[in-house]
Amino acid sequence: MLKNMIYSSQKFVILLLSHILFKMKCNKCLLKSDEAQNLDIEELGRMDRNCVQINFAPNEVIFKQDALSSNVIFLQSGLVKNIIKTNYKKHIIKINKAPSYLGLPTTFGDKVNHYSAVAITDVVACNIDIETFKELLRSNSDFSYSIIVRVCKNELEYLSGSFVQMQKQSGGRVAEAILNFSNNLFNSDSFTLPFTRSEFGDLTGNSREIISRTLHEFSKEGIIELKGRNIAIIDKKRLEQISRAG
DNA sequence: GCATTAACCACAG
DNA sequence: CTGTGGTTAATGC
Repeated sequence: MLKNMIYSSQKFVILLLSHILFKMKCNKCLLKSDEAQNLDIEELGRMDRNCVQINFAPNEVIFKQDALSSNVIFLQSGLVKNIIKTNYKKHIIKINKAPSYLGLPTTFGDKVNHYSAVAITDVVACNIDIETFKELLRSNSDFSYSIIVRVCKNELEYLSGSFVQMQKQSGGRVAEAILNFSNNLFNSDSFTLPFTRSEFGDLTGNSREIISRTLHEFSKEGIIELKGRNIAIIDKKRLEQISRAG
């Protein structure tokens, strides 16, 4: 406990110093990355010198599928969707919430991106030079370890998310998605969908028609309150039941 | 066979 | 962009 306090106050001093000494423009951003807490002043400085901050408007492409992946992106604020396009269909594989790294698997796993990242809301992102990032991964094992943990957690989340979804039928998948929005994305029982019905379909593996119908059914049965893109969960128990039953 | 489910299509608002 | 209704194909009693 005490050790923790000393540790965090040290970190604070380090960040304060780095701000003054190195005039770090993005230490505010680095503060938000748990992984970057493992970097010392010199390393933070290196990161800072090889990092630019970019703003994206909704629907702007942050990186594109099939393009060469050339840098690591840290999502500082906003929501981003990862989209994979197959022959005829579009799938939204994940919604990313800040703070998080975008596309570590696709940056390190292959030369080219296996999916696109598109801004849903206004987005502020840090674009970090990949060579600098690699150097830090090699030289600082605590940092590397924290990144590995991050990537593993993401994979587990993805596996449980997608394979649980696959076994359900449409109503269950929609219910599951709504619960997911509520529990993990917005942390609230009422929220505004940041995308169209069609995209909701792309996210849950349904057609836009099914989404439209299912949402209305839920609304009619008093499970949710639906106003355009606004959803308020009324009967969470029921929703969980539908999700479980598939 | 008959029922259920969901995708695809077409046609409004 | 959404909501609806009809049609069709697949799958399971």
